[in-house]
Amino acid sequence: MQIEKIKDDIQVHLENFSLRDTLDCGQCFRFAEGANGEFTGIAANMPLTVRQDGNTIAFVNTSIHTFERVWRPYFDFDTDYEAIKKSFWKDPVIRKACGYAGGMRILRQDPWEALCSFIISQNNNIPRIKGIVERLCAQFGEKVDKEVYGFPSAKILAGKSEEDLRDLRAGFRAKYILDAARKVTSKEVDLKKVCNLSLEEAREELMKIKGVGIKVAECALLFGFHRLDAFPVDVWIRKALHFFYKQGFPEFAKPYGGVAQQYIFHYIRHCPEAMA
DNA sequence: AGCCAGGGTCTGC
DNA sequence: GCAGACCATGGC
Repeated sequence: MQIEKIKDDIQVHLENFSLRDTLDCGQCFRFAEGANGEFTGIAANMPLTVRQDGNTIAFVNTSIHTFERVWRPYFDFDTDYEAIKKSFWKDPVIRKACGYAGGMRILRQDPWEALCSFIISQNNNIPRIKGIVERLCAQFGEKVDKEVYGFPSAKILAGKSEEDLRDLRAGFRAKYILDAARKVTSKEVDLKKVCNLSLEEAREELMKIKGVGIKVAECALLFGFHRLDAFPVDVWIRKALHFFYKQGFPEFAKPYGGVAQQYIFHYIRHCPEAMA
């Protein structure tokens, strides 16, 4: 990876990276693609406009300091995805998915934001998840720029009532958001400790929260704690497992199963005919 | 119009 | 442990 400062932007030169596949694959909900192909969004209370042209990714109006502190880790630029993909090579299905979505990276999102976002995701579709998250931020998040709001802290939300969340139109998920906010704030569920637990223990810990089952827990662990062995199984992945892996998902792919899962998810959602 | 969505809980076996 | 009803809302 090569980094240079050009006027007010940071330009990164990097092969085998896809900005669109990374930001628009159902792992995060706060970036949107503009008319000219650039993406605008916010993470870690920092607004960002970013675009890709070939192997060049431009972080608009961004300092070196902010890039190094926020975006370099967020986009996981220091993880060797080529090595991860190589570990999948024996499997024809994942290899195919790599060919389609191999430019994707697993973002290092804030643990609380990921947990809360995937609580909202349950039995829901991605456009509506984005809408609810956006209203949540606009109503309770810190204003960081014009019309741009950070993700509200667990502490802020812990003091709210279901009535307060009514305008979100989150439905039955509102009480789950509050339960999560309260247990995280009280450290009944300590997100700092989750980092040190085994995958199984971490899952159990997160599942103390009402509205967090296996799938939501695995999503939080993969996207919020960067546990690349976490393996969320939603309806799409369930179909894929049934169609492609009747004798089970290959052992050798499990250490980075979450990455494989995300490639497959993206692939079959855009090419459902692959499972015809 | 009706099915479905990056599911989970609760109840009854 | 496992199946089935139920949950709010709205995208398509």
